[in-house]
Amino acid sequence: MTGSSGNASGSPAPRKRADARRNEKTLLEAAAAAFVASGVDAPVRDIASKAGVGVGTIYRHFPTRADLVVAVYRHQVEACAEAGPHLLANSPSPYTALTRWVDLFVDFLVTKHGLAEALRSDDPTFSTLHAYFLDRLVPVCAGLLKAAAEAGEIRSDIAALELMFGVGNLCIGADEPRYDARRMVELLLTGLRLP
Amino acid sequence: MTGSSGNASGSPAPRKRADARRNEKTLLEAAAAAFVASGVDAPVRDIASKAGVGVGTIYRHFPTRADLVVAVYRHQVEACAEAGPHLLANSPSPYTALTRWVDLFVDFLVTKHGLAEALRSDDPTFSTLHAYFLDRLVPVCAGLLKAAAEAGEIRSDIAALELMFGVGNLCIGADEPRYDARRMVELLLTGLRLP
DNA sequence: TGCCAATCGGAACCAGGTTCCGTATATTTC
DNA sequence: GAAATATACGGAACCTGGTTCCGATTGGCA
Repeated sequence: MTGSSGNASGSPAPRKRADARRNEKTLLEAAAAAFVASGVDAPVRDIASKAGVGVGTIYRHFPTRADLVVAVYRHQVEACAEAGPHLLANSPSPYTALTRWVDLFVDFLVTKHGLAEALRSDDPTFSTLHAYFLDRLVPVCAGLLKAAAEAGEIRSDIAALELMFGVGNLCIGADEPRYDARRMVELLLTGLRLP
Repeated sequence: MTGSSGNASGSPAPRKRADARRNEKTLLEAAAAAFVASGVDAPVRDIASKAGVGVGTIYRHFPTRADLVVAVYRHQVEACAEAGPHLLANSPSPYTALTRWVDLFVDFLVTKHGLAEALRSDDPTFSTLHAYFLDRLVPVCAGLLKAAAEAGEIRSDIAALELMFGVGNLCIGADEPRYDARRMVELLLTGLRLP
């Protein structure tokens, strides 16, 4: 919910020029469409031409591809993060809350062609994407994990970061018809349970 | 064990020129070294220069990168495939055999930088790599899975192909210090058990 | 209206994969 | 042993896609 360009501390907050704001919005829409059509690594030139701008304009607004991806999916990631505490409060058990939350995360990933792959790639282009997801979601996952562990429902030697990596990995290639990422994640979570 | 160039059915089997055979060997060695140093997607030109040949020579011997990768790792994949029946015969239970075999597979993958990623990439360059691994290993895995299921040790609704995909995925990014692929795979296999 | 800084567009550049063909060499033939 | 032929070689050239840079344009303001 940070305002369109707000910046709390008394920084100059120089409102961007009208055409710049317009282009940024157009670009975001074009990128979202391109991501759906060709995955998160749709060619830069394609996105630019779809938005009717030059490639320079993309780089000015979103220096790295990660910035663009984050901008496109920020709302959904925030929603996922906020769902954590809510699920914990409204589920019959912490373990149930954990599985439901992971389901949300998996749903998000499997519907974004190439996102799971990008999250794991060590390509520096994606490092801030990686960082954003981790910063935002690992603490949420950690909370759920801790609650379930304290309730004695799951083993307590698995870190949130590691679980998120594992789940993210299992979501790779989810478009392959003979592979059901959700089922594999279910197996992983079952393996977490204490007898 | 197929002879160096043998070809059972009475095909012409035209022995290659001496320099060609020599280059193929040199190339294989250079590629193996490059894969260790920079992962399975080491630049073609690097491999060529390391081997002291032109890029055309690589493409002549190994039309796609997958061919090169398969050639470099064939022995190890075969060994893994052959270990399946052996483990089944020499382990206390089919489930134990399965976990040991998967350990072997994981060991293989995590020590080859970028191999797990390549196996999942939908890049057509790697399609025959994908096919080779699957053709060779899925049947082995299926045998182990079937034995364990018939012994009532694990659920019987998971296909070998799916399990292999899942395990392969979990091996991605195994060089990240905060991520232990082996542990995640262990969780997955635990989740397979029947109570 | 005119000025200046913000913004834009896209040509140019770089990296890495892939193709192609003139040249070089192993093998066969006489 | 030399010529003829089939093979194989090397690497320049080309293609794709990311990234940079700068002259041209334009919004905001006096």
